[in-house]
Amino acid sequence: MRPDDALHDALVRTSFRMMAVLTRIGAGHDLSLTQLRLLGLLRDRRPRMTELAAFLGLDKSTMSGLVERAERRGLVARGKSSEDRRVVDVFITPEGRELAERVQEEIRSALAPYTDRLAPDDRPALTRLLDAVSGTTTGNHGITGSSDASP
Amino acid sequence: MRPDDALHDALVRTSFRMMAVLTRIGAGHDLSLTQLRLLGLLRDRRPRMTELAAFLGLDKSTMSGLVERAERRGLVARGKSSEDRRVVDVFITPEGRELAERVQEEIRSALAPYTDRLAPDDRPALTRLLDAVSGTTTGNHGITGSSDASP
DNA sequence: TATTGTTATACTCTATAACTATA
DNA sequence: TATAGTTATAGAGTATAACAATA
Repeated sequence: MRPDDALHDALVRTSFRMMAVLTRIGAGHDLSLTQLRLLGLLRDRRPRMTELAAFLGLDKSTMSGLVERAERRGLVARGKSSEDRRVVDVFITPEGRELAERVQEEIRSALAPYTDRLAPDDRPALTRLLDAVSGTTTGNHGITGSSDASP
Repeated sequence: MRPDDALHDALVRTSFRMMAVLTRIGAGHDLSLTQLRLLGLLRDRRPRMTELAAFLGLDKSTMSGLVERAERRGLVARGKSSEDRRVVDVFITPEGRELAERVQEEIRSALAPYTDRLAPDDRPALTRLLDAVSGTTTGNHGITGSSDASP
């Protein structure tokens, strides 16, 4: 056992707990974790397919299917670039944005019972420590919008 | 914006980061996140199918497939209960245990770069806060073994 | 030639419904 | 009747390989 093993285990355990919450809430709107992140990502960006795939750590062919299914539901749409005619960019629709905001609210509410276990003084402390671990420097793009960039 | 929104966002962002690490390491051994958790769970238990499904928050039919594929790889095995002949219990094989331990080590190593960003004094503090949030009371069963039980 | 994106294919993960065997 | 587990089916998510269009 190395000295930080307990910390690593706590991080993994907490993360699985968080994913269970997100999975449950997403399922309530027929959204997988990946679709949840896709919507979060698009709230403040209009990336091309290749950029999206890189953000999410997925193959471009996987992105085609993901965007296809989201587009079929009217949550996102595809646009053709003006300059490079090979490029397709993706943006969120008003319906998609509405859903993304509703889901973000639900997630925050669902997490409250967990964070309520902390003493009020501990909450900003935990925020600071988590930001140190997972990095605010990469940029925070909403509750489901963080990228996978490595440290 | 409620006061704890920043904390909730940090929890979600960090969790996605952790899942990306686990997904990458699992993929290196042809293990999905779910198979990773299954192996972790079985390190110190020999549950029946229904218990496993409850632990993982999955349908029993999903468990059948999951265990089937893990069994085909020689990582787990099924046993028939002595008392109730309907019951099937699942246990990890020596090969499965070896793999689970190797993966756990890899995960801890992969997380070190993240936790190394913290001042040494902050590390036990973060452990304590995460334990408060996600609960040690439910029991910790290894790095991929925590259950989905709600607060 | 290289890049962007889609399509074809195959496999895992997942749930629902129907089924078998046991209680 | 009720419970434990499997199977059949269907759909989403994923990657690899082959492809078309554009650069």
